Amino acid sequence: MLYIYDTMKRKYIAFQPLCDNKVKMYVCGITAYDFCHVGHARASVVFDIIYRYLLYKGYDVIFVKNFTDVDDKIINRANKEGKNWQDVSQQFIKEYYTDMEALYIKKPTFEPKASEHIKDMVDFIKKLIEKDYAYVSEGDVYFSVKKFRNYGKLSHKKIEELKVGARIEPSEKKRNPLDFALWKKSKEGEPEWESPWGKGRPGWHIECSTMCMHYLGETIDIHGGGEDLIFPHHENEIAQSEALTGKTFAGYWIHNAFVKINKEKMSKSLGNFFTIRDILKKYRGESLRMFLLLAHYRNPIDFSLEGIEMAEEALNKLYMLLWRVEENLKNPSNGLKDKELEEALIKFNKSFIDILDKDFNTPKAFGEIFVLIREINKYLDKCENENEKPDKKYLEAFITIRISIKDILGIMNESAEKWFKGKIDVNLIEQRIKQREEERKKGNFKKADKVREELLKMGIILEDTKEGTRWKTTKEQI
RNA sequence: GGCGGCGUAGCCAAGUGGUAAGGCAUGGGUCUGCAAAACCCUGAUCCUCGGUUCGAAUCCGGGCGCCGCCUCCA
Repeated sequence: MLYIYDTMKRKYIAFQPLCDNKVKMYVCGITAYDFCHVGHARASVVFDIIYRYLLYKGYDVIFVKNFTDVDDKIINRANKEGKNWQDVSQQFIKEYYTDMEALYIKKPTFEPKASEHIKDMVDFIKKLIEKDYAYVSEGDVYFSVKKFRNYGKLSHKKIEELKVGARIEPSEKKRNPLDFALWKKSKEGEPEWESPWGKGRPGWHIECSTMCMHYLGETIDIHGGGEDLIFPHHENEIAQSEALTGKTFAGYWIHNAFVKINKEKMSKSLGNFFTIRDILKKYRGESLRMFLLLAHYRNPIDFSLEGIEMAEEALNKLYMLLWRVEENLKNPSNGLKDKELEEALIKFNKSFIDILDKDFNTPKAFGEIFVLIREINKYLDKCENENEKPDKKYLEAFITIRISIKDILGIMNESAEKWFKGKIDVNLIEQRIKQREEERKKGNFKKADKVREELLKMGIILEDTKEGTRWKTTKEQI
């Protein structure tokens, strides 16, 4: 049974979709005005895991993740660079896909853009005005917060206390400082669309409600995003949506914690961010993904390069075993039986799912994976020491587990060979290894060592095993 | 001011009432021609003070430190 921590109820709730095994999930995506940073990577990876896990559990998931492509920041950047806003948003949506691919993010079912749903938003706003939840003011349209009785139920804020905060910009156009714009009258040089209230463009919050309902209906199962969206974005989404339909907007609210850097939130405005692209220059996408999954999604992560390196080392350990297993499976046989390993495999299969069922506890799941890996390595050591063949049923059991890890966690996506060797000239290296082998047979260890050193300088590490010499690259090479 | 979170070995990080998973790093060992890999061993009483309890890292209360949201933000 899957338990999810719900932001609104502030506790773990057994997950039960509205309609038998169909799950409708909406996650707020990015505003396409710049390269994504590690914080965006986290949100993407977190909801990717949730999506993958729900699929693994057999749910029929419709997953919608939007692009905000009409927005002040996009317009500003476009103006600055003398482009039009579509150029900017299109470019960064493209960059986004490059990053997501590197992180092994599974494509959502739908990825709508706000600009493609303006008409739906206008209709949405019209109805809110008809229902007297919204009002027109000098070409703008605002949502009247005090008309929505449950305002604040997600973030547990009280309207009266919000006013004390005094950071809300007062506007003469608003009746109440908390009211938020559904529609903004356009200014010079801004994108604009026709509406009953004059030319303008939608406010930010309305796009998500509109697209969410368009693709998923009035009530969905899961709505998610980064912690910083709880207030006001998601609070406003609830207000608009429930004002319109009178129905519950979402059953479960899931929010991921931030990536921090030197204990501070990583963010564009603070300027303390690493883009995904920065990381990808030196590390592999899978290492960044691993780094993010080694902490629980509701706990903040302190970002550091050392952290990525640690994650990459951990990943190497997984791939080393995969390599070993793949090599052994080239000559499958009915070999040595081992009761302890058998038990470890059974135990793993049960606990892996139990752990993920408790609010997607990926770090704990990895703990369990490493325990299993040790057991298999121990078994393979034993086979080697006793000159026995490993039994293929254990090896195949691991391959099956590996597929689950790959499908659910998006880790161990490559073959071990590819992971360790990358794009290197294989022939040249294997020639040198042969030469070294001959020297070793003659007992010319000095010459043999010279080859090893030489290759090491090229970024190649040699490893002698019972089956012969194998090689991999140093991390600098990849 | 309101709401919320965090503080666990050198570093990262699970655990949320029954006596501390896992990863990385260090040191020692087994294996190896030497290595690498792998395996074994090595290490914390959980910020602090007090309370509840047979029993708390885990619950309650008081401190200290750090962070987030209340403004655009994943």
